Amino acid sequence: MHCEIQKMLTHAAEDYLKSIYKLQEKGSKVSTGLLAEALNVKPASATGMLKKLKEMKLVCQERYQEITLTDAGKAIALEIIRHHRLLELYLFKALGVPWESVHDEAEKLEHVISEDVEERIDAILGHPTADPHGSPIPDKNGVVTPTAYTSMTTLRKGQSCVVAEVSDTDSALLQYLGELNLYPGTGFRVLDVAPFEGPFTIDITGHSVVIGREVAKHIFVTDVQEAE
Amino acid sequence: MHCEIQKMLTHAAEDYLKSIYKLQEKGSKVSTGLLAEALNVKPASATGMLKKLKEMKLVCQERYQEITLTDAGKAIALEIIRHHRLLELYLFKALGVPWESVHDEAEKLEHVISEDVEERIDAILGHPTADPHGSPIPDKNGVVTPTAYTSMTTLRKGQSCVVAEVSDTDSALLQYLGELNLYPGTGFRVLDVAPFEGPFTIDITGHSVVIGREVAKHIFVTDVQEAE
DNA sequence: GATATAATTTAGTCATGCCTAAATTAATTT
DNA sequence: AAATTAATTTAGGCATGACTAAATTATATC
Repeated sequence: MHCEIQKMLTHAAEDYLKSIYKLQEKGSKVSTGLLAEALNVKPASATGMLKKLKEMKLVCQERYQEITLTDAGKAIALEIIRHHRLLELYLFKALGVPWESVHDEAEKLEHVISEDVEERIDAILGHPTADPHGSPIPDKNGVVTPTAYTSMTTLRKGQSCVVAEVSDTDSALLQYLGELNLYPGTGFRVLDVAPFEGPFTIDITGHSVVIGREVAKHIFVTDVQEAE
Repeated sequence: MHCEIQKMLTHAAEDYLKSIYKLQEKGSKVSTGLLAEALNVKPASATGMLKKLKEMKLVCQERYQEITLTDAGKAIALEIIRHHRLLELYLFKALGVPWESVHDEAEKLEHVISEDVEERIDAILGHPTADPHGSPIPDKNGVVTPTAYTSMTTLRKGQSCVVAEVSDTDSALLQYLGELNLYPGTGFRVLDVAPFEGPFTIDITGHSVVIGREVAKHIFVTDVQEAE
């Protein structure tokens, strides 16, 4: 799928497409400035790359207006994201790389892995649908099945739930969550919510832990059940 | 080991160091032209990169004279080669990538893999000493233990031996050797050598196969035994 | 509606790493 | 020793992808 096009794309171009997709997915109106910030690049540099991506018909943007992906651009973005998330899971499960490191490792590998190796990894992992942080893995045809979840910050005293996804941007945070065993799939119960936007006290497999609101914002949960 | 230096090296620079090492290992007097040919680059381009590598004290070369690696340059070359060969073996054994493809895949991955992932791969493979083609894998300290072998072309009628190494440059040849089961470790016996530099007829696990001289040049054997 | 502020784009620079063409140096012939 | 040939280096160019500074356009405020 679009291999002919993708083969000639530079790593930088792939990163731009991926970033546009992820910002779009997050619900943001993608602007040059926002994209530049996400890529740690100055806006002027983003303008330059966007010009090329527009010429390649991978991106649409009216002057000074919102940035969107064409179907071809979206297909490539999804392919890169698929590479990334499969690699993250593979590094985590097959090589035992700590989950706070898998993102950075996958970031380098995703541009370099062949479709053949990707398919082998996919098969070995049993065609998984989520990466170690709970983000959905697009299938070979670029179809994403998003998981339904709620922010942990919406939980109330007594409710129990299962971790669905955690944000994967801050590796120190991930390390912390890993120490608390707050991996996707782990269940916990809210013992208390302190007043005035205060921290959560939760019970994870018998241990009582206090989680600040800033951390809770990065945790998304599913299967929310009222206290029995 | 030299991570500080290597981290700032470009992929191209790493490839140059690796190529110089491999040519040197092969016994060639490394010249600009030879190096350029090995890297599929014009001699003038090699001159430019060599200038930079000399400034970085990774390479020594008097004007118009032979090219050699400094200790620092050699250490980096060996590290890249270690990455490459460990990756080849991992791709072959863990992911089932056909052996004629592992070289090209590893070529892309070797510049991108972290030391941490490398060590995990090394451990999972049980600290192996040779890649799928039989080339020795340098250890973490850059120590290479070369395997002693003879060219298959030196064999005579009646001798038996074990494949030690095959050249990994031609993927079509590798595919052919794979079909014949001529992997390192496989034993065979010479049934006949045709006169006038003719082909070899050999017995591999009960099958009789004819191998041309051009192919035999790329096969290296060990444990040569006379007929009993 | 004029103006201040924010966002975006243009223009010009720089570093890589390749290229070709021309100049230089080394090695071989005669 | 002179001339030819081969190898190497210099010089100048091109594409990529980043940057800064200045110009432009859009938006918000008065």
